[in-house]
Amino acid sequence: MPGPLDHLTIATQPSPALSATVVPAIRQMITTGALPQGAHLREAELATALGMSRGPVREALVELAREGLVVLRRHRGAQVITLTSEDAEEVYTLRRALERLAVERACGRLTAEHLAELDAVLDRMLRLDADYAPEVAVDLDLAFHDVLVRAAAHSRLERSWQQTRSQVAMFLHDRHQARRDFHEIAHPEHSAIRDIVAGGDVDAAVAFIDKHLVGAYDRLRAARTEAAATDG
Amino acid sequence: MPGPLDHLTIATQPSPALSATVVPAIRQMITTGALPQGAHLREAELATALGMSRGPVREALVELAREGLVVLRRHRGAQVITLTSEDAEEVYTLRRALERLAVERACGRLTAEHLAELDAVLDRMLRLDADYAPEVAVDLDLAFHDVLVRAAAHSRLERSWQQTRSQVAMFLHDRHQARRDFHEIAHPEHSAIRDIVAGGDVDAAVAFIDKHLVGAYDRLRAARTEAAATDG
DNA sequence: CAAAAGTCAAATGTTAACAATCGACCGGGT
DNA sequence: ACCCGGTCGATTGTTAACATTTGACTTTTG
Repeated sequence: MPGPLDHLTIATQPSPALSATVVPAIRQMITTGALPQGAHLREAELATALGMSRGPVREALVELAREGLVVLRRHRGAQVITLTSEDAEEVYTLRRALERLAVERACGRLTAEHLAELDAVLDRMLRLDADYAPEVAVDLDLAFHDVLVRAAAHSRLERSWQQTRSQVAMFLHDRHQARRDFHEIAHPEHSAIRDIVAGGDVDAAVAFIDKHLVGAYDRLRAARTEAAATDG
Repeated sequence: MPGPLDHLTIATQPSPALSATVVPAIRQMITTGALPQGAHLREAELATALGMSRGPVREALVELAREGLVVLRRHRGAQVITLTSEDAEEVYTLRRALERLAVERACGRLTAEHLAELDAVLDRMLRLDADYAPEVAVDLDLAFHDVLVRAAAHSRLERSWQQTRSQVAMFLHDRHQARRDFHEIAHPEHSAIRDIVAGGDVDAAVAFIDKHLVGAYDRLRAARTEAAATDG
């Protein structure tokens, strides 16, 4: 039965938030580069900095290790991962496998709400000008693919995507700092994906997302080799 | 330089094993049905039973939740997952996506050692007689696919597989208790996979593993509906 | 002077006690 | 008789102290 209090059912914090509040915080520090690759994370240090005990911090580090953002070594603590070219290859091939499944399922399940969300992201991409911040580009890019995965209505796929997502964010951040052409490429590419998935042709959609991700990987590799040449 | 102590480099426990010793223990209790679906797992209870404190047990439960074997609810503890037909659909579609990638990569990377491992598993399948124990069938089936995934040489894929692997084990256990035809089907099916992957034809291998998994899912579904009919 | 053994501080793994929260039971009111 | 509110026990979330291990520094010895 509908009542006058329905509109604040979501406003109430469903869970006051356990110690997992720190996971997003540390995750962002890593993906944005605030914590450089290879940085050593000490439990006690983080605990005092965040105003809590080592227990929750410890759990957070385990979670981040699950996402591949840090590596845990027995009695040696956590260290921000140092991403190699092989890591890029692994992340993007796995991502391809996951998103193929996502798009395959999304084709028949895309609701009007999902379409509206995709269009909202596309609109923000269209309005992006040349001096965008790398973080915004990463957020928009991932937000679009988040909707596709959510539209697949597959809880396990969603969890697997969340795990690779963070590493994709790290690569994207580096890539957009090296070459700033997101405002030129992003909208047309993702707009095409939207149209094909909305059309419902599964084979075409899978083929196109495949092409999109291969292209994204190529651009990432180009940016990395370029950066390596200027650095070294 | 070779010395007289080389032979016990492996004998020394690389890590005395942290609290993660308990993860395999609880995992097996769940996959074999010793802990029934829906069972409530209390931290203190497990801790005393395993002769340790709640800390390690807590971490183990987080890990098992990651693998989808238990569900954690805030202030309500852990509960063994109750697998529905939708869960089966999710697990097998995700598994298909992962193993397609695995086989795709394994085709060009299969070493002689990998082939020997596959043949060893196949040999054990061939020798299996009609009154096999369900656990043996599950172990053999998963062991074969483990080799394929390992041959893909993709650490992130391997981790994703390890996570879905446990849930596959639960389904397989149920399936082999309901219908005991593993000794008839297992060897020919897996032997064909071995030959195709060894041959190196990527497209054929992907198509075949796809067919294999669809067939496995169909057999699982048949066993489940059958069991539901006799139960209800 | 170099290499190996011994020592030590720092950081993590583990434990036990404290605090907060949820579900169940129980009583009173309509 | 049903429903609503309060209290209580049980269980998890969190904290702080203790034990163990690692890597580096120091010392010793050839």
